[in-house]
Order: sequence, then C-alpha cells, then structure tokens
Amino acid sequence: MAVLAQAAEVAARQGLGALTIGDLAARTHLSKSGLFAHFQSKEVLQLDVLAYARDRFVDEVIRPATRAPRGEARVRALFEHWAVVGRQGHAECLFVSAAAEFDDQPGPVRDQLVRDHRDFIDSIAQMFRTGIAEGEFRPDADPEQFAFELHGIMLGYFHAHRLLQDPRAGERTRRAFETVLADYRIAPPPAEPDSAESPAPAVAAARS
Amino acid sequence: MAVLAQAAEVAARQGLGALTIGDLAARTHLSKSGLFAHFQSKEVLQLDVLAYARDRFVDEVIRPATRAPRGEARVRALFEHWAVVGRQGHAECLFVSAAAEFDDQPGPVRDQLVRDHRDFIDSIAQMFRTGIAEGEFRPDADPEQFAFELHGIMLGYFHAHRLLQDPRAGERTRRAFETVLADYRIAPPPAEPDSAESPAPAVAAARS
DNA sequence: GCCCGGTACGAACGATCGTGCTGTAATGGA
DNA sequence: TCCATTACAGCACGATCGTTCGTACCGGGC
Repeated sequence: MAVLAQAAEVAARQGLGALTIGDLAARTHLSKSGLFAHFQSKEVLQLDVLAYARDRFVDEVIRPATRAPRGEARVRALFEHWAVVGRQGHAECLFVSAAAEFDDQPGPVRDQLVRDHRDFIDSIAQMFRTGIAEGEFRPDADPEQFAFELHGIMLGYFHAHRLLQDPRAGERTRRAFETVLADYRIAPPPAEPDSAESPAPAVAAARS
Repeated sequence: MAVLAQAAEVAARQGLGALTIGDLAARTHLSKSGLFAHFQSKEVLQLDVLAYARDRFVDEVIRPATRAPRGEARVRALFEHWAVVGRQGHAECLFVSAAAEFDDQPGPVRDQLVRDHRDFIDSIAQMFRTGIAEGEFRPDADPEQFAFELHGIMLGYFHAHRLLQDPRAGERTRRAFETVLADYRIAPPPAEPDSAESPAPAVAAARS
C-alpha cells in the first residue's frame, strides 16, 4: 500500500508518535476519514507501519545477507546492507526512533517493537553461529555477545550519521566493525614475539 | 527549578516532543498559563529541559569521572557513572530519545542537541588522550574512534536495558567495554608463541 | 503613600488531534 | 441487471494543543 510507504517515511523522520492522521491524509491526497477507514485506530496504523518497515528491512537487509555464503561473508553482507539502508534514512531509523520513543510506554506497539528487535538480534546471532560452524569464528565465542556489539556499532553509526552528520561516521563504523570481527575471528595473524612497542602491522592497519 | 525536574522526567519517558504544557502544568499543580509564563514558548521549554538534563549529566557522570586519576581509571569511572545514570532512566535516556526524535527536524533544539553531543564526545576523547599521555593506551590509537566505539556500546546498552529489558544487558555491556579497552591498551600480555589453535588465556578470560 | 516587576490565575482563541456517522460513486460476482 | 461490498468524501464531535489576554496578589524601592 502506497499509504504505508508515505507513513513509514514520515514516521522515520518525525517518529511514530508524531505521525498524525490528518497530516498523512494530506500527503496521500485523501480525506482524513477516508484514510482513517483503512485503519480502525491510530494504534493499528502504527502497528501496520511497523510491520511495513519490518518487511522492508527484511527484504533489503536480512534476505540479501542470507544469500551470501555462510560464515563471515554473510555477516559482512549483513553489515553492508544494513549500513546502506541506514544511510538512506529508510526503515532503520524508524526502528531506532521508535525504540527510543516507546521504550517506556507499554502497549501493543512496544510489544511488537520488542518482538521485532529480538528476532533481528537472533538473526544476527544465528548468522554468527554459522560462522562458528564454518570454522571462521572462535568456537568459544558468544553469538549473542557479537550481536549485541554489532548492534551497538550500528546504533552509534546512525547517531553519528543522522544527528551529528559526521562525514567520518561511515569510516569509523567500518573500523569498529573490523576490530570486532578481528576479535572474534579464529586464527588471528600471529604477532611478532614481544612487539609491545611496535604493534603487529596487521593490527595497526586494521585500526588506522 | 522543580518544574524542570518534572519536565525532564516526563521528557525522558515520552520524548521531548510529547512533553506537553498542559500535562506538565497538571503535574506541577500549576495553571497552564502560569507555567507558560515562565517560558516564552514551547521551544524555549524544550531548550531549558535540555540544558537541565545536560547539567545533571555533567554533575553525575562527567565531573565524577574527572575526579578519578588520569588515564584508564578515569575512562573506567566515566563508564561506571554513565551506566548507573542510564540504568536509573535519568537524563541519559532523554538525550538518546531526543537524538532519535530530532535527528531530522532542523531548529534550535536540534542544534543544541548536536552541540551537547559533540562536547560530550570530545570529553570522552580527551579522557582517552590523557590515557595515551599516561602511557596506558597505545599512542597510535585514535581517541575519537574510541569515543565512537564507547558511545555505540552505551547506546546498545540503553537499548537492550530499556526496550528489551534484557537482564544480561549490563553484563554484555561490560564485556564489550573490556574488549574495546583491551584492544586499545598498551602492552597486552604477550601471547604464547604460535598459539593459534589455543588462544592466550588472558584473551579468552576477557571474553568469557 | 504609590508604583512596579514578578508570579500566578481563569478564560478564551484558533488549530488540530483521533474518532465516529452518513452518503455516494465505483466495482464485481450472481 | 441487481445487489453487496468496497473506497472514499463530507461533516461534526469532544478533547487537547500552544498561545494570548486581562487580572489579580505580593514584594520591595522611590
């Protein structure tokens, strides 16, 4: 539905709570009551927008990633698609702002938000798990810990990119991602013995 | 002003945009016009709330941290105080939700938000810099990169703690923090030579 | 004494909020 | 061709939004 696309765009910009029926009706060239007839209430509208954004996110981030080869390549694909979606200010910002908005007001919207997010975190952890099974990640690593850290990096990215408009946000994000990945990867390039003052070139390159 | 404390609490819960003058007047047992007289407009109210929250944050997080010894101890103190404030749902959530809310709507509130946040990031970077000067952190490290990564971790913490109510959020956050710190610390405990299959115990301990 | 700036009030404003009810033009299967 | 369904518009409702106005009370300086 084209209405939901418009609604999602507005909600991503102003927040789910600031999404107003009258404003949305004007944007879609519909009457307020005509638009309202499609949803029984504003809450249903918010839930529909959330579902729409989730479908978009699955289509543009998760599914493309699962088409990449299992293991680190898949995790990298997830990262890349995720960053692209966030950069364009699409669905992702909706989830970030909605999460901050509804983190303290109970109700169906919050519940759905929690479910969606838990599912996504589980997807990340699962992709990481296949990386362990493929022998690319350390077998003693905690997949949910990796999901937590990756998610934090992306939150920082959206923050720096959208609010601060830091032109180096992308570069910083990628560097943090590579560092985390390097920490979890199996068989890191062995450092030269006792090179505390002059760190291993591979590590230094990953950090500069 | 007690009114601002109430306003900050509401804004932290519902967001700065959902902070309404009538609602705030009822909470403070004032008439709407009587309360409105103190601020010339809602925008000024939002800015005042922001300034109030910033002062609280400086008092409860930044200043206590600067009283800790220079170097890693100070960075750790910052982390601890930051986590405590975020856990109690005080000022920090206001900044997180406000950032997500105003990241796409220009105006004085957004500008102030950006200034405050840049200042805070700079504070983190500066604390890290003293750690370099003290010889505790790698001299080739990028302080702003560290600030970015720490900030991302905390964003992930607030998200997991407040929205998902993950009981393991604190533990995950601390682990991520220790990992990042270990990456930036100088003179990591030297790994046994050629221990690719069995990683160094110190690293494994930091991750489990 | 008087005046004055601050602080608070009640009432009201136009606008917009979410939400109903009613009417109607279009549509598609029987 | 008829009829049920759908998709919309029009209008109106009570509530609440931010804001303004006029008006008190109350303190201290002239």
